[in-house]
Amino acid sequence: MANKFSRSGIKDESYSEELGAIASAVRAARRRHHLTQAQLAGLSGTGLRFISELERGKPSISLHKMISVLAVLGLQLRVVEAS
Amino acid sequence: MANKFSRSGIKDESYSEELGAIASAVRAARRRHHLTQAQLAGLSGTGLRFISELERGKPSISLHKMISVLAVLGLQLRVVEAS
DNA sequence: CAGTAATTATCCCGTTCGGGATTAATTCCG
DNA sequence: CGGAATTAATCCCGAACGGGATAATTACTG
Repeated sequence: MANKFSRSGIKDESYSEELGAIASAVRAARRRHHLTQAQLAGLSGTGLRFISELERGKPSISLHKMISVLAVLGLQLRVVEAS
Repeated sequence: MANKFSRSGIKDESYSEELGAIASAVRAARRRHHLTQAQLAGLSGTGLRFISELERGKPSISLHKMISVLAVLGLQLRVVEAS
C-alpha cells in the first residue's frame, strides 16, 4: 500500500496483510461511492482522523467504529478459515 | 448469543450482528481446539480479560489484537459485500 | 502552472482499552 | 451432588484511541 501522502512519518508496512486488505477495501469502496474522507466520516458517525487512519491501516482501531464505516459503504466483516 | 456466565451485568444484545458472529466464531473455534480462554490468551499474546470480552462481543476491542487471536485459531478477517 | 480540494500529521485532552490480579458466578464431570 | 475448572465482573492504572482543529503536503484540474 503506497503511502503517497506521507510527509515524514514512519509507517510500518509489515504489520498484517489483513489490516492492509481492509484498509485498501475501505478506500476503494469510498472512491467507488465518490465520497471524500470527510463525507464518509460524517455518514458513519466518526471523524476525519478515524477515516484517515483506518485507510492507512492503523492497527489499533476500534472494531465497532470500523463496522459502522463498512456499513455505510455496503460492506461487512466476515470471519473465514485462513487460507 | 446466550450469556451463560452472566452475573448481574447488563449486556446489550442489539449492537451488531457482525460483532456477535465474530464473537461466536472465536468461541466455537477455541472449543474446537480444546483451549481455555487463558490458554488462548497466552498463545495470542493477549490477556484473559481481552479474550473474555472478545467472546462476549465487546464492541470497542482493538482490531489488531483480534486479528492475532484469529490467527492462533486458524481464522482470518475478510471484508465482503453486505448481503 | 496556479489555485483549490483532498489527505496526512500533529496537537490537546477527555475517554476508554486492556494487562493482571482478585473475587464471584457458572460449568463441568466423576 | 460436590469440588475443581472455567468464565465473567471488577479494580487500578498506564497506554492509547479518536474528535476536532490546525498546518503541511499532495492530488487534481482548468
